[in-house]
Formats: sequence, C-alpha cells, structure tokens
Amino acid sequence: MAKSKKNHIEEFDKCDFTPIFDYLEREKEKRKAMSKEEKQRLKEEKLQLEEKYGFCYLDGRKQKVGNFRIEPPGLFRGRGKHPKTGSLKLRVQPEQVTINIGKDAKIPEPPAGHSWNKVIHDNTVTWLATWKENVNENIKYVFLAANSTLKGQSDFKKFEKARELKDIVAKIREDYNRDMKSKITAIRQRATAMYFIDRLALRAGNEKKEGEEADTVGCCSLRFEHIKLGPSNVVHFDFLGKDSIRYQNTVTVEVQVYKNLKVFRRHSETEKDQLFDRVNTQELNKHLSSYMEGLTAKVFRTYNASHTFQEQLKNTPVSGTVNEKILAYNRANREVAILCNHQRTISKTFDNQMNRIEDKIRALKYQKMRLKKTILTLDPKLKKKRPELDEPESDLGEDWCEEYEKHLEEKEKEKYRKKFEKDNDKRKEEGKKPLPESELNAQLKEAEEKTKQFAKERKTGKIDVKKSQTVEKVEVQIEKTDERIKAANLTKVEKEENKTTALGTSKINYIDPRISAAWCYKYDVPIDKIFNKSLRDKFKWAMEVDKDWEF
DNA sequence: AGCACCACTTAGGAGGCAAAAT
DNA sequence: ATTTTGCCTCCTAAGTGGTGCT
Repeated sequence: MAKSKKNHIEEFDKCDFTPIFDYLEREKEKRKAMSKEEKQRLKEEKLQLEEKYGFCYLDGRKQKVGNFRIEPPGLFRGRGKHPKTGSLKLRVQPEQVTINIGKDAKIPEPPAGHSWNKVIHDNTVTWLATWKENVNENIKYVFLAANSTLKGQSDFKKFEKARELKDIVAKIREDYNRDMKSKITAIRQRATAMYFIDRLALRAGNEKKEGEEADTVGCCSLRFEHIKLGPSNVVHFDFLGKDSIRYQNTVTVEVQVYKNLKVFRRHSETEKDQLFDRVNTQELNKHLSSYMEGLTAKVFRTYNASHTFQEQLKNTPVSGTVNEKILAYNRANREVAILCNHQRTISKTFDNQMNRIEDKIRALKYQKMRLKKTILTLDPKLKKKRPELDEPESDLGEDWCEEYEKHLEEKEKEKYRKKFEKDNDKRKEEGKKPLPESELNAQLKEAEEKTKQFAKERKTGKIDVKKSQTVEKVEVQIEKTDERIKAANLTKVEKEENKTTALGTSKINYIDPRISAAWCYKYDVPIDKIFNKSLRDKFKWAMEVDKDWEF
C-alpha cells in the first residue's frame, strides 16, 4: 500500500487472508479442546473484567455500560459500495480518548505508560468516553447500555412524542394535501416529501458527502433515477437506503402526488437531479416543529410503526391458543418491519430448511392418506357418503410415495442392524453365542416385504387392518395428523415470510413496548414469549400498563 | 445560508451457545 | 450422542437532528 501510494486495499482478491483464517481456526480448535475447568476459568475471568469495566454509577445508581471494549484495529469494511472499504483502521491510543466522569469520582487509570487526552466533568451529555476514529473521522462514544434508566427515559420520551403526533396528524395530513397544489414549488415539494415520509415511512434523507460515503438516499435526497412513473398513478421506488439496503416498492399514490412528480421531472435536466431540489431535512423539520415542539421526520416513522402495530394486533384470535396469538403478534410485527423496510440477507441454509419442512409435510400427508384408506377398508360404504376419504392428498406423487416407502424401509433396516449388533455385543459380554445372521436377514426381508405391502395397499386402496382398529379410532388419528399438518404449514408460511424480513429492529426501536405489554395482559400471553430477558430489561419502564392501554 | 461539529438512535451481520431435532 | 436450529449478545457502521460559528 505504501509503494502504490494507496491508502486502502481496492482488490481483496489479491490479498491472501488464509494465514489469518488458519490462525483463527486453530484458536477455535484450542478453545474447543479445553477442559471444563479451563473453560470455566476463562468464563470467570471474562466476568471479572465485565464487573470491573462494564458498570458505572449515575447519580449513585449502578448502571451497565454499553460498549466498554474499544474497537480493535483492522480493515474498514463499511456497508455497500463504501469508498473507504479496505482502509486501515488504526488502534485507538489512550492519548486520543477523553473521559467524562463525575467531579469527585476516581478517574480510571489509563493503560501503563499512557495518559488520557482529557478528563472532563460534563453532566449535560450521557457519554463516558469519546475519541475520533481515523477512517471517516467520526466521533465515537462509550454510552450506557440499553437497559439503563437513562436510555429508558429517552425511550419513554420518544414514544410519548410519537403519541403526541397522533392528535395532530390529521391536521398535518390535511395541510400537506392542500400544499400539494401550492403555486410555490418549494412548498409543493415539501408537501410531496411529507406524503412519502408519512405514508411510506421513508427516512428524512440528510445530505451526504459525495465520494466519502456510500451513495444512499432518504426522502429529501431522492433523485429522479430512483423513481419510475407507471400508468394510473403508480410509482415504482428503487433506491439504496440506510446501510445500502435496497428499497423497492410499487405504490399507487394520490393523483396530486403523481401530477407533482411529473411536473418536478419536467423542470429537471437529468435523472441524477434531486427530486425535491428545494427541500432539505432542516427546513422540513423546521416546518414540522411549527406544529409541535420536537416534531421531526423521524417521529413519523415511530408513530406509523407503533400505530400500524396496534391496528394489526386487532387480528389476534381471542379464543385461539397461545401459539396462534403469538403468530398474530409476529404477523403484526412483520407488517411494521415491511413498512420500515427492515431486511436481512437470506440465510445460506434457507432452501435446505424449506425442503425439510416440505418433506415433513409430505410425510404427514402420506400418513393421512393411509389412514383414510384404512377407514374405507373398515367401512367401504362410507365411500359414497364421504367422498373426501377417497380423494388423493395434494402434493403426493406416485414417485414420491415410492421413494418415501423405500426411505422408510432403509430406516427400519438400519434399526434392525443396530439392534442386532448391540444384542450380540451384549451376548458376547455375557459369554453367550452370537445370534445367527439368519435372524437379522429375516428381519431385513420383513422390511422389504413391508414396502411391497405398502405399495400394494396404496394401489388397491385396501389396507391390512389390525383387529383393534375401529373407524372412530382412525378418525381421531386423522384429526391429530391434520393438526400436525396445519402446524407444519404455519411454520412453513412464517419461514417464507421471514425469509428477507428482520423483525428485531422494529421491535427494539419503533414499536412502543407498552402496546406489547397491554396485549399480553389482554390476551393472557406470558410476556417472556414476546420479550426476551434483555428486552424485558430494556423496556422495564413499560411493563406496568393497564390491559386496555392504547398507544 | 452553509458549514463543521457533536450527541444520540437505528441498523444488520457474525458468532456463540443452548435447546430442539434426529 | 450428535447435528441442526434459533435465539441472543456483541459489534460498530450509518443514520437523524441539534448547535454554534463564519
């Protein structure tokens, strides 16, 4: 890098990272090979470190610190097409770090031979330490953890602010619908931008430094290249948002919005031009603050997320099982995640997982098919009365059935072989003669016969019924199988729907936790089914609400 | 008005670990 | 007993939005 006068790596293909990879693999193996005691000791050391550095006292109360381990040196990656990807991120030295601590508190010792940049006593900010990172020259901080009272208070304030918006949102909508026809372009643009922020939950879209950051946009920084106008008021959005996550959406917009977009386009020169060239986030937020103190674009995301969630929760089945209620909860959560465009990359094993579920469903359907045939064998007269018993199961091809029967056979054979081996080991120990091979062979033959029998039964529809079976008993078995098919299908649907949608971000940042708490009380769902330990901790300020509490 | 700077929230991925499935 | 999965914690980048200076 020094020779080429480049300050960052451009082609990673030309780097050989295998020594680093191998080293890490070896370390992993070492850890794996450790004895229980060693692992325990390591764990305790870690805990000790956390006890020492992981807590602080705020107004006399012990609080957890969020990120007390400073960033180690490495190669900066960044998200998306970041111009600085591959830059060397240097080690942060104590001399760069400013400590913020109470006047009378004991100042933490810097590492031996080093000193802090500064020690200050500013109680108007929440950070405990700060430094500047060398790649983007961003200021970094050590803050308190999410479960601290300080963060809890500001969370509470955030949601209260969003609830305040509820009372004036109708007026704001009325205003921007009116302003949409304003003769003044800036106002017209602002109204159109407001429409996007409110109805599509777009982020504000501050300006970014060209060439120093990834080219991503929000509402105010949208360019014409990011939208396509279709027929009948349809607008296609396609742009990279925060973290270079792609936002793709096709929306039928209000007539006036559509008209405005056309007009703005006509007055522009190229696709690279800003859609709202006379609007920026500061002005837009200033306008919003005239409605209500502290109202900004971001409040709309919080408001719409929480509002949508509460509305969606109305689909909870009152008399359903806890699982069905949780499914409804997750559905509501998912609606919000989709609204906010919270995505995740498809897991490497997704297709695999999907195939397994489908196989499981087919296996259940196969069972059901045999059960139905059993009933008809027991009582052939039912064929006329209940034609559904004679109908084939969906998705169960002839080939699949044959393969599945073969699979069952193999499994059974394997079971026999294992048992045979185990029995003989035992006999050997007891000094007995081993069982003859012929015994095993007879069992294997039996398994083969069973497969033939299954195939025959499947073709003729006549099942070799056990004496104890009755129509009623089989009926119950079918019901149970149906339930299992239903449950497996639900898992499949959820998995499919969660393929690219991340629920966590909206749950942690956008949905007022009091909605969830009230919902739990109202529908009698234990709160730990929807909030894990750390979320319950983070949201402890929200736990004591009435079951009828509303956002 | 335009900016640099600052403080804070929001964001998705990696990896570890425990529970569930096989 | 072993493998798979799914949840959780950690990590730090990338946003939003405020302030104060020129």
